[in-house]
Amino acid sequence: MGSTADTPQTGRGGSIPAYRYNASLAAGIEQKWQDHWEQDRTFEAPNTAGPLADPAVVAGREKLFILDMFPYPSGSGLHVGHPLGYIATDVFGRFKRMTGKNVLHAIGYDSFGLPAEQHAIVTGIHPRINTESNIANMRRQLRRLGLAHDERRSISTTDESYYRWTQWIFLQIFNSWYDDRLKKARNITELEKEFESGMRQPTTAQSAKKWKDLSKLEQRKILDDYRLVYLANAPVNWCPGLGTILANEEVTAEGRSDIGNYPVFKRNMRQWTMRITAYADRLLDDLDRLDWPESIKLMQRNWIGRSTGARVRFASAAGEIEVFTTRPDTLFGATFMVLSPEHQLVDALTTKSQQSAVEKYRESARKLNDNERQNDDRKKTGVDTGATATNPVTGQQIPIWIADYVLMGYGTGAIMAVPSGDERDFEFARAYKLPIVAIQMPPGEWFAIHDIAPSPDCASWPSAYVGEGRYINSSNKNISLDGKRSMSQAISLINSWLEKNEFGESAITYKLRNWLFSRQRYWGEPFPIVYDQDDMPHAVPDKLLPVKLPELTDFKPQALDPNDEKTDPLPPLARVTEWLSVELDLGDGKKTYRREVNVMPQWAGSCWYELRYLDPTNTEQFVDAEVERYWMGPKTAGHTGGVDLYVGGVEHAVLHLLYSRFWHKVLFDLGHVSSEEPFHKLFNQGYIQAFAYRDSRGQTVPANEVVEQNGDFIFEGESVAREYGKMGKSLKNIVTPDEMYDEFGADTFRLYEMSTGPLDASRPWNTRDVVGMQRFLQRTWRNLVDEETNKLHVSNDPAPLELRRALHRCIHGVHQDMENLRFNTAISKLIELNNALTMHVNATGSTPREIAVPLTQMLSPLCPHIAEELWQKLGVETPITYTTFPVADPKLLFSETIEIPVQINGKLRARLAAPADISDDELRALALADAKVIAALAGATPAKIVIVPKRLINFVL
RNA sequence: GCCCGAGUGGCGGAAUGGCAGACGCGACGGACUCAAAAUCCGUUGUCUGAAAGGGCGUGCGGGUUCGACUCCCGCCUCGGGCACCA
Repeated sequence: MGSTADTPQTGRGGSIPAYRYNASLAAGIEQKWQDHWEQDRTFEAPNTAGPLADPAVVAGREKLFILDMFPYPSGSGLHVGHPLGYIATDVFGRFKRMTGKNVLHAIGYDSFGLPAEQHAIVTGIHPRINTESNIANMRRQLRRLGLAHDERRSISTTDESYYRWTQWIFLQIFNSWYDDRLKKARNITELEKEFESGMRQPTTAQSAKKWKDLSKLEQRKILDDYRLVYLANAPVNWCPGLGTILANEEVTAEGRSDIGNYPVFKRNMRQWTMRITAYADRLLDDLDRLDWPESIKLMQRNWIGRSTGARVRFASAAGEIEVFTTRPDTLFGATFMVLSPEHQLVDALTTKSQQSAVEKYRESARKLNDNERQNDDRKKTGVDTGATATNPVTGQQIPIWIADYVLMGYGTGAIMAVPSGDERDFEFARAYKLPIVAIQMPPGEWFAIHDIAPSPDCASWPSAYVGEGRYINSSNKNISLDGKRSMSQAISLINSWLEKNEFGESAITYKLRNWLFSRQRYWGEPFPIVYDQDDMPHAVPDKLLPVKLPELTDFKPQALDPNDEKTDPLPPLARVTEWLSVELDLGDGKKTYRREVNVMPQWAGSCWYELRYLDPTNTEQFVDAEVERYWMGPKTAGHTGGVDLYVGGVEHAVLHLLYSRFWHKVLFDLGHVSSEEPFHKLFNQGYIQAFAYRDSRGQTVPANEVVEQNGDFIFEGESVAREYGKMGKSLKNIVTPDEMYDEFGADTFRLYEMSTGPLDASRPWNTRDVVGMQRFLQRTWRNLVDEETNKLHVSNDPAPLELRRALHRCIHGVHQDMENLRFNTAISKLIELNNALTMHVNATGSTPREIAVPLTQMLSPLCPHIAEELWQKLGVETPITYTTFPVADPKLLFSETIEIPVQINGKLRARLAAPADISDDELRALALADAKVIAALAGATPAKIVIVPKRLINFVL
């Protein structure tokens, strides 16, 4: 613990001045002001209504809601990479407070879910105990950073008072269906009324019967199939290593779990599924209305993957086979069909003679995981089913094959193969000698590139032709595309033909799958769902929420071999027999029900936490409507509303950021929020990366013990190799904020993090470099405070004009930089001003007050503790947090004399000192009279003289 | 393979059509010190030159322009995302 702010420190050997700004003095100052802020409740942001309301303060101040992606409370606490975004939002929020905004900034903890649970399993400590102590540690670390957060609004997703509302929102989703006519979610009771009145017919299998003739149970089943969250028996990502299923978004491209890197298998299970696909169009289209980085929008667009095309039905002996194609215009070239090996019609289609071959192929396809199956390098394989289907436009019988390049999870799991117009189909047709018929004549250049003579005979083609081209071989007696050249025209012609003849219709498909929402784990929100004797799910009544997570001594998931894809999972909650069954009256008398034993995935709590920050103590509603409208409501007509600035890493591009948009849109449709989107502006901060070192055996060695010698890196006398990567335990290169607080102080640490580059760029951590920012603060301190006596040496003398100009240029630049989150350049401008001030202090012995006051104010968003201390010494009444950020005087932004570069043929040859208001003629005359210019021109007459008024002159010879 | 993003001193970076390298680190020289650390002052892209000065220089090759790190075309390298999506 350092000395307190007001007691002198004893320097080593007495040589260090007692009040030099160093880590020890900083520690005292920082603690003093952190305590002060807490007692003074400096950063509490008032609401417009409810218990946190303070209308007098709200009035006249524009709101600003800034948000960080909240952390997982992991056991190892924070390393220096974590706070990058938190510091940035804090600087921005503090700056905005000084421009008169009512700033809401808080931080909570995403404490349910796999990371916390995996950690608990490793340590053997109950996740609640673990989570709580981890949160306490992180709170301590974050408090030392001096973040201007409203502590009242800090929530944890594991709080019962929080997950009670997570469960409530789940039930809102459970009680809703998506009306594709109105394009919005509505209450399920309204669907029931529409069925009863005959306004709408169920589209499920039972729909042959009239609604009123169905049994209650049958009606229930139909309704359940419409819900936005429903139980589905469908292929899921089963990860035995984690003992749970995972969402598509949680599975890596290699077919392994995002967490733990265990193998993931596809298998059928009955699981809760969220109908996020109902929102695919809105999730896609509304991206255009968001102020997000284009790269993230693109990742979401790709993930949603909307393709427009047509569904086409082919008749076969086993019934109609439906395919999806983006190129219905190529239907005349469909010379065979390919079904996924898992397609439901394969058994019915396969002829006797092909049975064993088909069975063998399906078996081998089943053994490959998705990754192996989708490996590009693999040769296409497949087997003939022996059956045929009728091409609806040509009337021809075309063979039906199965092949693993057709995926069950996309489209209909079956394709029409057009080998002349699709690379994959071409390859397959060549491999199995299936017919290839050209339906478009490729342009001449195409043949030229492939060095073959133009010919509609595909036998000579080296590959399929994909693109626009004149249609050939594309007519029957009702329709002809022949001679057409436009793909879009051909598509619309064939689509209307398909619709008229009931062979198909235009259609849209998405890559986005519905969201697998249950996990066979312990550390998550229990579902507010019970089952009756018919195994039908029922909502737990609102007054019984939360459904508390039962305390378990054995919270571990069932231990399974990571490669055991067969064993059924047994969720830990299924072992709690006394909790499992419950007696309830759900409106038809007391009955015994069985509880849902799965828990929600880790993303549930983070889908709506920003809303709870707004109204964290509300026991009646998840958020008060008026409060939500104040902080999140649309600013103008057409504005989506949402958080004003959301800062976080890019890793959540298609997980958290997609799920929370989905939940938010459901809440919007149901009238619970006024904003259409949760996060209006998104900013992705970069990562702090670090060097790591390996010895000759390839072992990582502690990075902090490696020394650099003549460009070599030495650990314990041995040369080691340097690499560069994420900060982490395995690379032994973690640096913690605590080390930085001890060595330099929080203000220095904050400045260093902000100074090393633009916020969106990743950059390496270099502890060696941190001292630069400490020196800057030390010099600033020394410019205002006597290091020996701790007394201010600030004078009321006016500052010389040039220093005053430097101040105003600095104010102007810092203002703009802060506004645009360019803290690195803001800091360098402040250093420049301080360097100019240092020269003045060295010459005169004191700092003019007119410089000291605004300099301190400008520093305060970046390094608030030292700024508070200086502010107190300066004796200004208004708290620095709520003073007005300095405003530059435009008259002082320009000097009377300016320096103008002179170029000859674009090369710099001289610099001229000129009056700031010099005219072009005067500038030309001045330049031509300059000795260097005369020498450089060497008597030549310029062919042209380019003058940028008051900026530059260029002689062209 | 497709789609994004990025390449500037020894290092982090600044400049987004107009003086390339702001600011910081490091390095070098000096002051203080018995000495060191800390601190302070100065130098620091590179080649050439005693100096003044000059040549070269923003991944590579072209182009537009009086003028290009910046705009356009083609490539290379690195990072990220998607990947048999019909």
